[in-house]
Amino acid sequence: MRPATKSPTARSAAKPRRRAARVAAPKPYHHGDLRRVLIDAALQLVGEGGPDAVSVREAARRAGVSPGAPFRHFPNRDALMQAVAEEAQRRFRQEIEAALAEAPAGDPLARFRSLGLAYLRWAMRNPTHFEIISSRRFFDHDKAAEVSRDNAELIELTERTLADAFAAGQLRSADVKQVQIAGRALVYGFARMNIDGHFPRWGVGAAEAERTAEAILDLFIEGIAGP
Amino acid sequence: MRPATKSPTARSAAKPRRRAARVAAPKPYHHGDLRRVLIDAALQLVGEGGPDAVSVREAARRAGVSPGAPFRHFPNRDALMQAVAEEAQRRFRQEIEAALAEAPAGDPLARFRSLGLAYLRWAMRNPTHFEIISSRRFFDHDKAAEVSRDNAELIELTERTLADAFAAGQLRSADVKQVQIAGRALVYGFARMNIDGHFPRWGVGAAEAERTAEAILDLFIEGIAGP
DNA sequence: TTGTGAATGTAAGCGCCGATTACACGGATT
DNA sequence: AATCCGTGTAATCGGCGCTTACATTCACAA
Repeated sequence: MRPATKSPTARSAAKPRRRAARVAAPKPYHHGDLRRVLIDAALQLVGEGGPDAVSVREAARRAGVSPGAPFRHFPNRDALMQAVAEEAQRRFRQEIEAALAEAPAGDPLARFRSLGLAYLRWAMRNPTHFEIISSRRFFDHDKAAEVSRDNAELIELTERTLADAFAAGQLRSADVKQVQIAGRALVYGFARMNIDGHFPRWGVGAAEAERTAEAILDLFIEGIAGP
Repeated sequence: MRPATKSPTARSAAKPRRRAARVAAPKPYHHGDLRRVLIDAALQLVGEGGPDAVSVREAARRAGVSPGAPFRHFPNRDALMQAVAEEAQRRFRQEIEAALAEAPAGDPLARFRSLGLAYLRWAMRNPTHFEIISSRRFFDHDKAAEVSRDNAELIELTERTLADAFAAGQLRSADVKQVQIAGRALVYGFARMNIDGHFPRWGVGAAEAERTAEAILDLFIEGIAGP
């Protein structure tokens, strides 16, 4: 949207590689894996300036191809954003599962805490990437099967953990579904407040943010824990 | 391609003209109150398609004015969005205060509940307008003094109410600040989950949404309430 | 009443964007 | 070796935010 930085795009003269075929091929007509490179460029753009900062043209520029080239791989900008979201979601899920693998197996509520903490930590450390997977503004979840499935599984995992906690007598309320929604709202709300600039105080040194995140998560868990 | 002057925009505020005898002045060179009309048009656009759907040109089109005209009143698009956000914030705050005026004066925790409920209800019923005041994406809170002040006052009001609740022995935790942040995260999270499409089931009939909102608010309040 | 400057509109145009179309190249299949 | 088709380029379109030059009208003072 914003006037992007001009880039001279220093394109060396495209030469048919008849000679010097081995050393630094100047510019092959066919890009190696343009799709992958475009996603990476877009991911980088998201990281730099948020989802709005992604433009197909800029991604193409960074990939060193013409502005029309990306449309061979993505029918439109939204499709590119979707692919970016899928990549981000994959990383997010990986982090969550890694944290859960280290959590104590016998204590469901502690597992729930680990889950929430991993969620919050990733969201604090990757705010722009979290943003892109969190909202339907930037892509259609219905059409992004992978993101949708990942998300649904994560939600189900949360609910199962809470159900286990209730079965173990660790929850006060029997309405696991509502506890789950409240928990999601809490962590999602905190993550988005961070993204949306509701915590102006902690700028870059996100240590305090993570500490506060942990504190409110514990507050919530104390609130739902049985007597 | 200018569409041959739209309808004369039926100006409500009658302005004394030299020759009143002339009926239906075709198109006055000076618009009555273009600034106001642009804000209304933008508000309508926000309501129709969210903040991204607002374009200065479209607002100008709806106001029946040339594409450059708005820039006499707003230096750029963000400034228009800022004015829109201020209007939305004004309405939001009005709703909150009206609800609080009806809440029982002697029961701080009940007042906190009323506050949260009014917040959630307005957010459910005006999702796009809530969206625009909630995120810094669409305008800079630092430069929107009114929104910022309103918001700060609302936060302070929340914290005061919780402090009263603690003083009355209604809270379990002494850390009012953290309870306040957690509460904000909860309602904000729920509101944004609604906006961001995390509740696909309730589409338009928002009755269930409001019921769920109330339920999780009560769950939270039970959690923070003293024994 | 009339002259004049400020306020506020129009017209035209810049560069960037997403997207489409016609065409060029070259790797893979035969 | 001929050919097909996946994948790139080039050119172009309309929409956008925004700026500049110019036109019109209002408000106020002489």
